[in-house]
Amino acid sequence: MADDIFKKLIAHCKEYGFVFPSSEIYDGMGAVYDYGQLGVELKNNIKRYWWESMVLLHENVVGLDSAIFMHPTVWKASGHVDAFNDPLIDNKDSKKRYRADVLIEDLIQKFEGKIAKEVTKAKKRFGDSFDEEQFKTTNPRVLANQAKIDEVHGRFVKALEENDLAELKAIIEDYEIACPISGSRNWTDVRQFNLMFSTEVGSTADGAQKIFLRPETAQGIFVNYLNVQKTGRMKIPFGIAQIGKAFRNEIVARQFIFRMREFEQMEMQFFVRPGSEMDWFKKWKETRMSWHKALGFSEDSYRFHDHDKLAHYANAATDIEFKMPFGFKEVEGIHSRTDFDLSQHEKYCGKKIQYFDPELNKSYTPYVIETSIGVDRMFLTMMAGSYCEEELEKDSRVVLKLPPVLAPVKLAVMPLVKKDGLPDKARAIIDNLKFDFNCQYDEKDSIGKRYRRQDAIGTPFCVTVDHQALEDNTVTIRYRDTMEQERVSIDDLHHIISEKVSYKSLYAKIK
RNA sequence: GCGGGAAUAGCUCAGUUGAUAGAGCAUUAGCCUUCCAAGCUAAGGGUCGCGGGUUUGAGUCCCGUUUCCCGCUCCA
Repeated sequence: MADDIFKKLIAHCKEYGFVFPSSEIYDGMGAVYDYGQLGVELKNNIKRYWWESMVLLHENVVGLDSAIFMHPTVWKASGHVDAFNDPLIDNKDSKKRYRADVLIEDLIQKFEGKIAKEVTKAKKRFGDSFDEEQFKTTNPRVLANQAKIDEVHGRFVKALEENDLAELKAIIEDYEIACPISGSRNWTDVRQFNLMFSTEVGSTADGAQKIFLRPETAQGIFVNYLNVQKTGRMKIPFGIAQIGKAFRNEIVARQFIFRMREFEQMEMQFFVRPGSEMDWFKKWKETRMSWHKALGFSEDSYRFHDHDKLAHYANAATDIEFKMPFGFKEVEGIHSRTDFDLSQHEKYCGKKIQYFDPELNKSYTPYVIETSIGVDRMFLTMMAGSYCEEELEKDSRVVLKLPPVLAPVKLAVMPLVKKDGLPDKARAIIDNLKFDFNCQYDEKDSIGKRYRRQDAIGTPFCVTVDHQALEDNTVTIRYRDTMEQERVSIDDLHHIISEKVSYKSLYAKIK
């Protein structure tokens, strides 16, 4: 049932120009999507809501737009190079996945264990007169095992250096390494699992530099910490906010735009005094949750999910989850990252990255609270939370009950009939409002059909121009969710609409 | 990555034992002039995901491949 709704949502996104599969005319690209004419409006509105609520609302939060390309050492310092660069292999019978390098290291250990056993045995036999070095260089069993170790090790190191995955598999096959669970040697090919996409800068002739596409925007903030703090005369506590693309080469990317290999993040790193991080963690948890709830979806659409298993950099972490058609899913993460990142960069770049706190009269490495939200996931929650199929008395409708602030089109203006000067009147209304609101004009088909079309794309207001408008300058305004209509003066339209689509009224609800 | 299913017009789908590719909705133009879709007329739009094979002939049968969906796996 839920799957059904999700499928319909995906179809709806495509049919009305919210989200298209990437490169569709060439059969598409797995897990890559493009935002269409309405999708880009919704996405921009989401970003604006976030940006303003961070940067305008907090005088101690400033923005940043750092480059996607960064110095390769950044990713060594952050831990991404070591943590996510593994050759993986699957056993086809047990369906278990292993790191090929670990399997081979285990094999070497096995041989070393055999040698150690021989040595222990010999020690017992020869007692004090035992010469370990001499034994190791002459005993045929030890030598045989040592030869195997040398051979495996030599091939292993070379394969790793040359990134030769076929050779890794060959080692596993040659030495008949079996799956500990199934006991079988029925292996898949070895595949490199690189979390990070890489590319090259410079011509290959004079040795190009291998660089990565950033897997998170956070590091752009950390490497600019000193720049912003000094030039902006920022005093702790303060935050740096950034919106930007990030890239992760996920093995399995699925569930529409929920997990993509290219995605957009809205991250804010908040620098605090060591020891105060838990208070700030709590504070931002509340603030971020109220940001979500201000949009008006039901209370039970959201929940926190605290992490038991923490990442290498964190000492506290929680997710804000939204009730999707396929269950509660993470939309935003709030992490207490300690001083891990700044300390690491200090270590790798050799420059002091600290803050002199005049109140304490001492320097320290600030602690960091991070709030990180996926724009695409936020987009999906808005679509999933808004999509409704309603049964009416005589028929049914599909309506996107998007928060009016975020709706791609704010109002549609339509002449009741396309003659008697009504179209001109409608056009004049649009000309007056188009600089403040995204408007659509529609005169095609019956008025009811036009309302349905606007419902399907989430337009909160429809203004209908009838003959009375020509006499007394009034029109009807029809509300998407209730389908109720009011007759109002054309002069009041701007006021009525701006009140309901204002970001400001939402900001007032954020703690 | 493994296993299963699917792919025909913008959308939802039909297409018989293999023989000139269809419907509804949508779109465009016109008629009608109407406050909650589906009135009338006409038009445009598909080398049936892609590549091979079998066949006189393939949307249909076979093989491969790509993409999507479901489950498992993975997810700092």
